[in-house]
Amino acid sequence: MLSKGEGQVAMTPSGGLRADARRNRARILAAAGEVFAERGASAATEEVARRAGVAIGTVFRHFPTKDDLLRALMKDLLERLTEQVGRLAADGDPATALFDFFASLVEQAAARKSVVELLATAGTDVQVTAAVQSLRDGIARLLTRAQQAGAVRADVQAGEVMALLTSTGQGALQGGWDIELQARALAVIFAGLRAPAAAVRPASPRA
Amino acid sequence: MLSKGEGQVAMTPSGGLRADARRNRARILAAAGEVFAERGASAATEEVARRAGVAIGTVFRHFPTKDDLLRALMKDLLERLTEQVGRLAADGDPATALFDFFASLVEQAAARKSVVELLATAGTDVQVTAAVQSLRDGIARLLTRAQQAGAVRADVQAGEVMALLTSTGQGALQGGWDIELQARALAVIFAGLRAPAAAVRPASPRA
Amino acid sequence: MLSKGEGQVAMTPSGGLRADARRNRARILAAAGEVFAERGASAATEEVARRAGVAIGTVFRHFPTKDDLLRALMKDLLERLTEQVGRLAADGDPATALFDFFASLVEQAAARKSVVELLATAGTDVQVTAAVQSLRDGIARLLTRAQQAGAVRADVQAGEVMALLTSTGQGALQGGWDIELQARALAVIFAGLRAPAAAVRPASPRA
Amino acid sequence: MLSKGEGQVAMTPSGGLRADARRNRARILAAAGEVFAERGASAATEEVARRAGVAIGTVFRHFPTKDDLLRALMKDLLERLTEQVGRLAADGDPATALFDFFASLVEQAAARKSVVELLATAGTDVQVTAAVQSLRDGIARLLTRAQQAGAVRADVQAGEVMALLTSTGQGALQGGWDIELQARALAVIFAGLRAPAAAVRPASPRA
DNA sequence: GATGAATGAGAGTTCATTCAT
DNA sequence: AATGAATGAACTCTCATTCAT
Repeated sequence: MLSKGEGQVAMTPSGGLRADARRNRARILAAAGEVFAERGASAATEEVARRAGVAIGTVFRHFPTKDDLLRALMKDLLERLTEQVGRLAADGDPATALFDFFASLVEQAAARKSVVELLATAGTDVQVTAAVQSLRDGIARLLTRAQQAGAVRADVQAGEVMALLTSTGQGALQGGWDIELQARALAVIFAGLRAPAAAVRPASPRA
Repeated sequence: MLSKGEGQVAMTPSGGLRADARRNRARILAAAGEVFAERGASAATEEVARRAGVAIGTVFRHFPTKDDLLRALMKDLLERLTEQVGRLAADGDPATALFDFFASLVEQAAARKSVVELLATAGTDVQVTAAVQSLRDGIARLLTRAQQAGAVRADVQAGEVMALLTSTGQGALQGGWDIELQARALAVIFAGLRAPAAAVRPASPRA
Repeated sequence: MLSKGEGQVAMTPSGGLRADARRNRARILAAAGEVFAERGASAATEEVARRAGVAIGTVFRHFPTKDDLLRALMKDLLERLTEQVGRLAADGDPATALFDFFASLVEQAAARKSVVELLATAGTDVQVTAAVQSLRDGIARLLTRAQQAGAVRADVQAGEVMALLTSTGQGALQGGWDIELQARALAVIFAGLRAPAAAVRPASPRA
Repeated sequence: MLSKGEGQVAMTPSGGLRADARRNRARILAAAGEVFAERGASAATEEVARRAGVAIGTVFRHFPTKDDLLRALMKDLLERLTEQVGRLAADGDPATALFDFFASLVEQAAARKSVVELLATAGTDVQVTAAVQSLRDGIARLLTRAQQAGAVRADVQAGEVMALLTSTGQGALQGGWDIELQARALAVIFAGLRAPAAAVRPASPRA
């Protein structure tokens, strides 16, 4: 899944397209979102076409490869998340914005099946990498503000926040966490972000 | 992957089998471990056969379904982990055993590709469910002891420990965490387990 | 390729067309010539459109079927060849004109990929059949004159000249004959045309 | 068609295969011969499977790629031709063997559709190249003997004999030559091989 | 019991052709 | 008339599973 960087996106995602083409592109992305959410990334492209109400050829005209479709979906998702992060950085309470975002992502993941399955495969494609970077930047900003507000301890870095974010999302998704489990797991992580640096040994290679 | 509960394992895993049959079963499991670790659960069963040095028919005689093979692999893994937990509960330092185990799992996950991909899909099959339960029990024991030693705060439950365990493992795996990132992410979680209960709102449904 | 006779050419090739339409028709034919020459008759029609600088719909408006396009191309080619034959019949040296034409065709074939691939599929379409007939007539004239000049022996007929012409062209094309091989192969055929009728058995059905 | 050299033939064509596998392989090759003969190389592989009375998967197990099937077919054909040449070189009349073989090939080509379509695409694959070389060697031997018998003039080389052979075969095939046309065309070529070297200009680049 | 060839449903992808804009 | 998006049949290839040897 999500191999190489070939296949280039052949068209401006929302640029000079005919009205119907743009409509179809959106429909396909929406359908793909649903389908891959329900059935995982291995769902058939034909199902996406059916759900979008177009013929299979149309899907392939817009996304020459299944990979391209997956990539576009991921880019879309990342952009939406980045936007959300941006809003929180502007309006949100510095002390809670990071936690709110974290919680919201886990919640989404528990509902949709591929959100994080996709997030986890970043680094494949230029456009996607850029989108991931944007998200990471936004999160870094949330983090800094939370640290300035004293809500997160100073030595936490954006890297581990991202890492915990994606893995918790992934876990919520595949484990089918109920809302209470979500809350409890997040409580641990939030406490960990907030607590004064505990002197914990890193992974001890034996055990 | 790992669907339904059909296909029940058809033979006593180690019961009345001819010597060569038992040897083949072990070989296949080992090969499957490697192959699925390298290529993920979508790897071809034929590759497993090749790696095990048997014909494809032999694989299917032992595991009537690919799902059965995957389940058996999972059961195997869970048993090994449970054993490890048992040893830690007996010999380990109450204050650190839980952390050690957590760290060790994340580490394994970063190396092998399906360990947690499998763990995350628990709940499918009677035998597997039982194995999961054993592991959960072991972890609960580690947890209790850590709490008694004052290393983990009192209101943490085994559920979220398991949840964080699998999701962090999964994340380490798919995200390709380097050793430093592993350490930093674990530090957050460990701090969270140890810290006095922070007053954190659970997932706020909007955001 | 070049099936049936359906799809009849729907428009007067150069009749009452708007200026831009006529220009497009010419462009498309030129592009088709290049594309099919490079990639063979199985090249995609869309590539022809791209090369011609028009949209795919325009190609199909001018040539309702890919076959029609191929046929039109063939007719064009045959007309050009017929013209060439006509010039040779008027101005050329009776003793060498036939050989010159033969050589020139083989040469062209070695360079362009579909010239003879097309020639060889004659007989499909009224208009094309007519064009083939014209060419055959021209060649017959060259032949007669060569025979009168004593350069070709008397019992050779136009049929086998055409046949050798197309097959040698085809061969030169697909075999990638270099210029020396072309010369040697032609030398054999030319000698055969010129030689006094050898008493050769026709194809003996066994071997 | 017939691209690259990948796809390697994965199994000894007639070596250590199970009886049924060997039988199927032969059946598939035979069916492929017929199908491609009738419909050309662009015929569907599924039709080959149907004609051979096996499932499509079986075809792909024996020939992992359509190209592999085509290549195998070609190798087969070349081997049969080489054998025929060998027999003629041993038993045949030196003065007529070359002509007989030439005639026999043209005749076969007129009947089967892909014989020469394939021959013409030689040079693609190691195994095939070797087979072509064998055929060329056999023909060279026929040629030498014919020259020694005084039936072919001395300066003719094997290269142009092969070239004329394939192109005439191709032509007979695609042109649908009737038996009389075959005889007449061959008569020209045979006379050309036999005649004292005529002083013919090679292809004159204008005309 | 082991072997490995056969099966056949399905997946991704291409492309001639149609038709709304 | 031109455009170019949509269509959908067809094609090659994969792989879990069955079954004759």
